[in-house]
Amino acid sequence: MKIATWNVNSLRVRLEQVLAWLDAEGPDVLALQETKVANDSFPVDDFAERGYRAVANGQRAYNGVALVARRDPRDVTSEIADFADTERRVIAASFGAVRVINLYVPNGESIDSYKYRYKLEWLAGLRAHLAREIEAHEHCIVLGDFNIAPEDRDVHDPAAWAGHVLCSEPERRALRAIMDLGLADSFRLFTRSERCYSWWDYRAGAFRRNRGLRIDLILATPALALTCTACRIDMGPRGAARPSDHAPVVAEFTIP
DNA sequence: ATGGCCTGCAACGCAGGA
Repeated sequence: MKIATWNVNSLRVRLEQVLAWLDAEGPDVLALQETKVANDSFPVDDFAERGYRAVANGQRAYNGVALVARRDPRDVTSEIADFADTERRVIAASFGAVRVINLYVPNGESIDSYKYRYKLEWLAGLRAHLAREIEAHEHCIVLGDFNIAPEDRDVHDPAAWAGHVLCSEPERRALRAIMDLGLADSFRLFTRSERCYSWWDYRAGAFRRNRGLRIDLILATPALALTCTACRIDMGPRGAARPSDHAPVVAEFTIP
């Protein structure tokens, strides 16, 4: 199974890029975030023409997630159990033996914002939910835009970002608590090199200068992590005309 | 050295992202 995550920052604007990328890469599953499109406007036909089904949890203007896959999704859910979230940030489905949970974690804005408190509450609710999902499914992939750089080596300038939203210690603790459920960061199973990022600000020539953060992650339960053969960040689309500010991240597993 | 953008909505300026 080849699975990818990509925050597209508006599926409407990025549709042709996403379709071209699907044609070129042919993943089995593509998890999208920030689709910013209502479910009844989701371009299912464009994906169907390429042999992909799509399930979406979206709304106009903000947020929105979707799963695009070659196989029929089973047991589709869009909720964090026991946590009221109306912001369209989660969609999960099963493909064969693999449970896929696609997340768009709240940004948080800044550490003194009410949105930051909400981010931490959301992550605590998510952790309890994921504990049950992992209990129920041996093969779980939790992926998406986490809006947290796990460690300083995932940050182009750790000193400048220290304590700021996306890098603050409470956020990192919340992420570690989730990973301590037994989830491995696929990218770090392979890549020891520094200066690997998945998001670059649109401003200040950040991509050209590789001033980025690695905040888009593909996490896997132990049984799945054992079958992971690769994880890479595809910088191609970020360098295209009118890009998303995020790059796709792709992982491959030998499980079918 | 510094700061430099993009999207959507609805209106010509915000809110929000990260």
